[in-house]
Amino acid sequence: MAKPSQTELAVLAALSVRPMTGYAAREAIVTELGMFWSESFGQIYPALARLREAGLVEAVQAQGSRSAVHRLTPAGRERLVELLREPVVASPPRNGMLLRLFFGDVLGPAACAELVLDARRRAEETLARLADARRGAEAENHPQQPYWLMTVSAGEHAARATLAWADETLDALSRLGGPAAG
Amino acid sequence: MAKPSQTELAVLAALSVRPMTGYAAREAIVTELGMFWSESFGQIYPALARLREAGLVEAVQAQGSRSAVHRLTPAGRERLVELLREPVVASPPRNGMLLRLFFGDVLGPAACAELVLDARRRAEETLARLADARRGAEAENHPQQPYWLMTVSAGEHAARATLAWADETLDALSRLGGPAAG
DNA sequence: GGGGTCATGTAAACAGTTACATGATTTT
DNA sequence: AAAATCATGTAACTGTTTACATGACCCC
Repeated sequence: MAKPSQTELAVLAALSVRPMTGYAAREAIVTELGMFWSESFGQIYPALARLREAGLVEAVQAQGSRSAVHRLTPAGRERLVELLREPVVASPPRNGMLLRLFFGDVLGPAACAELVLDARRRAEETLARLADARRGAEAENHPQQPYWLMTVSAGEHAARATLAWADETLDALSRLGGPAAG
Repeated sequence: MAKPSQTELAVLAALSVRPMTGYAAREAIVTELGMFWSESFGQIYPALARLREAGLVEAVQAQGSRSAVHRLTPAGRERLVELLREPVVASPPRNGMLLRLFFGDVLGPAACAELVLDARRRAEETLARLADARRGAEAENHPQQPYWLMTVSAGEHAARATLAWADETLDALSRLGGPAAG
């Protein structure tokens, strides 16, 4: 078999829930997996073409939609299982906020506090979006529902950790900058 | 000025602490920034060459080391400040573990528990390495020391959040898989 | 009919890793 | 003398984003 591709895994997984157009698959990835995954059109369409060629996906004319939707073939479902069993590919870390904070001495405490406040704000927004996602998932009755809630919970734990860290760090920064300014 | 580059920012920042060879810069990035940043040789050497050409870095023969080390020029330090002031570039999320868990129904609770246990193990390891880093940083007397501790704390909060989430999730998974197996 | 969204795709540019090649120095 | 580490670099490949081009369909 061809070597594992992250994008193909995500596309196969998205289509496993229900047949979709490429456009809708991207929508689903942005809205439902957006907290921990991302794909661009420039990735999705070539991936779909490859999957179609490999017989893992077929285009069918669905009753409801005007465009043809892409549906997993049995081989596609097998391939999905195979890809899900592959070891997780770790993406190299790249946290620009922490990089700036590490060298915080260069910009000073005030600029650092800005960075931390920004991170705090993003965590609040994340928490709000996750609350919506949780309500949505709890209303569902789907075999995947418990798993959806687990990923929501992962986001909530991470966001709350960011909030706690941000408060602690803003305090430390004010103690660094405050005495000099006061 | 040339458009901002993440790699050049990291290299300039690393060299701002002390002049280093490219090899040592990579070592420093892996060991000191490794929790939230990464660069490969294939990025660092071309970046150093560009920085040298732009007059932001100069190669000097240091007393201690056999090879020439790279040192920031005054223009290089200005450029570092400029790059640190640039807005943080968010890297698109790609969490293979959560992707698999989201579609956990396909592989089943036992395989999911493996994934979560793996994440838990990594968080424990991270916590141990951060404890070392904290001890090291606390022993230092450097203007950047408080900032180092803030980044260490960020890692600690995140790792502890992962532990708490993993325990909660393993519990939920056992309740999913347990009754079926028992 | 005009503007927005749905839908599919391609091309260019960019970012990044991996593997390879080379050689000096240090350690064993 | 051999092996490990330090040190620098290049080339090929892969992955990814962005911008562009195109057109159907839907609502106002």
